[in-house]
Amino acid sequence: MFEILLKNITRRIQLTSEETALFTSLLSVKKLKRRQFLVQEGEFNKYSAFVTSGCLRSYTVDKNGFEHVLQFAPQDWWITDMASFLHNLPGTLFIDAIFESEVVLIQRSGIEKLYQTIPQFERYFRILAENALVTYQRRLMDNLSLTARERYDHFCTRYPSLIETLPQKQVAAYIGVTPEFLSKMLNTGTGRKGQTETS
Amino acid sequence: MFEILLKNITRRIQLTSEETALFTSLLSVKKLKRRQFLVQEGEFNKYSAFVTSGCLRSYTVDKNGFEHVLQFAPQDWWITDMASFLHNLPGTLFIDAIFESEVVLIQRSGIEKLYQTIPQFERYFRILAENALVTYQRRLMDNLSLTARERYDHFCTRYPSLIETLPQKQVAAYIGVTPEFLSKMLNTGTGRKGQTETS
DNA sequence: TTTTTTTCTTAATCTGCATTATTGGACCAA
DNA sequence: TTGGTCCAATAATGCAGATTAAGAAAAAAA
Repeated sequence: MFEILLKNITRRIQLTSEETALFTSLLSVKKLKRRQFLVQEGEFNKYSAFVTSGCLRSYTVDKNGFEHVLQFAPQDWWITDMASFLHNLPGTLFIDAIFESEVVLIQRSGIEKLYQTIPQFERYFRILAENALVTYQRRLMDNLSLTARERYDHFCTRYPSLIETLPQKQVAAYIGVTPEFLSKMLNTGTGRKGQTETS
Repeated sequence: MFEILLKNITRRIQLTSEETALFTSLLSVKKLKRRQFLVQEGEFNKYSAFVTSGCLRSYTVDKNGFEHVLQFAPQDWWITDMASFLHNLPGTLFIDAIFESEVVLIQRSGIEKLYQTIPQFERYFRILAENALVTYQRRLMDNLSLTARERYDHFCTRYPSLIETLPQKQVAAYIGVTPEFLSKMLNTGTGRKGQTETS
């Protein structure tokens, strides 16, 4: 049932079978259709979600109605509105499924129980947070110092499988350009188009 | 000697006096003059630094020679090149002192020793990483969705004391505009200038 | 299949911010 | 005092990417 998640966890920490049982007792499963929301802006984000199939995204909508993607979460990734989840605040993000997806959910209270009974989980989530932190730092610096094309190329390098499955529009909302400009960029300039002709 | 740091830590976890003694035995102190580097790009960043006075910054220099600030670290903040520190890679950041400063240093090996002997430190650094993560997420979304003026106003709101002590140039390199444009922006438009005339 | 919705493309026009350059002031060391 | 270094202010010119507006193509839904 929870193999993918357990495999992800045991890459960082070891659990006994009792610990595994306690852990899985805190989980639930949810299926999401394309476009279905996990949470919306303003709601309290009570769950952290681990994606077992499909792909989710978190994003904001600015005052002009444009979407800006904070994170894509394909299989084997966690996604949540961290600020809301950690500090019990109204959320600022929308999280929805880009394709039909399945996620494993855990509540804040479940995680706190884990910290108390299986301290190893402090380590697991510390490592996840540190890695995510480094990723966001790099992305921020990329946004400050690179051109749109360079940011696109970095995205292709770092997420080669996403570039093939996601609508271009979503990639544009992640790297911080309009869909129109991304399209033009790919069909004009001296382009590495990242095409994968099944030659 | 290490009061500021210990006070910071005991806001999140409790330590016995033996634990405190072990912890402080892993620390060292370093004074930095204005402009003095803690580490430079390409070096292995062996230390994490906690600022006890003054102010440090981490930044990159792009291919055109422009600086982009990742973080300011005034008193009571940690600063390091996380990617290098965590994964033993050559660093990508410069870290230097903006003013004369004093920092407390701890090595990667020291932190690992802490994790083994005082598991509470897993929690302390998990909490730090989570908070930093949320901060970078918000800043990234600000960069994607706000104008330069809005980013400046946010900076003033979030770091009111920094805005008064830092050279304008450093703020520009943080919010992602040129010093020239920031200057023009503050001396033209319908400006909230955040001035603090000691009225 | 047909219909509907979503996504991609193209192109003309516009603009926020960069670039480049120059000036003057504040601070500091010799 | 002089000279050096850093920083802020101003302004003219340029460009990467936004905006607006269609229409075409592809994918979902019916």
